[in-house]
Amino acid sequence: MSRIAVIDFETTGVSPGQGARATEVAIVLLENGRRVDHYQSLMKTGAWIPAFITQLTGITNAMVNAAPDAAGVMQDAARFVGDAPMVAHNAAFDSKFWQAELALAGVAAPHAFACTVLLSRRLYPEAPSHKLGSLVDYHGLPRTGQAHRALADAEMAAELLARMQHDLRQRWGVAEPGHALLMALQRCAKPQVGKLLAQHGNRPAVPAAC
DNA sequence: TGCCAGGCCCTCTTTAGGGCCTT
Repeated sequence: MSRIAVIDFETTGVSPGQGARATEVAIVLLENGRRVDHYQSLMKTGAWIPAFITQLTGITNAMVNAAPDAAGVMQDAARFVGDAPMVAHNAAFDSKFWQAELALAGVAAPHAFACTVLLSRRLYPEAPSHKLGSLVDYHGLPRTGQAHRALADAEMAAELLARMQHDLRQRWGVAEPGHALLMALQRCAKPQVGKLLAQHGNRPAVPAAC
């Protein structure tokens, strides 16, 4: 059984090291590429949400002030994820907030993150943009909910991940495009992507990335 | 005083600079 947790945070800024806090978290759980469950919650941290963030996300100070405390939300989120490996769009961003918010909640965060931005750059170098919304449009994937809200963005990232796994099977013959392969692929130097996929698949054809 | 992310990746590069991507 291949389980992957796709996560997205909305936050008050770009860096927890500069005092930014999460305002909302959403996680979509995939099993063998199929969505089986999800978790979503706003969270109260006491941090002020700048006006431009409210304009971007629609999340207001009143909304988070009425939400559950962040520590409890993060403890629930960690229980929901369990030991599943994780994926995010620009994982460098979400993994920092995952670690920072879990640390404040007193929960360990040992999860490995794969990144759909890095994977997309390797699998679809011809894409005009690697922004989440642009990739969703590029692949003709469904848009659900309000963009820049955590659940809608996590659902789009999950759709994108499922599309990547489908393409790895169909185009390159990779039987098990699981999290371990995704981690290897995102770390692979671009000129070596074709060789890596040929090693894991049954089709020697050079992928678009090479 | 004023400013404040940071890792990845491309190129007019590698003794560097700047765009992308996330909020």
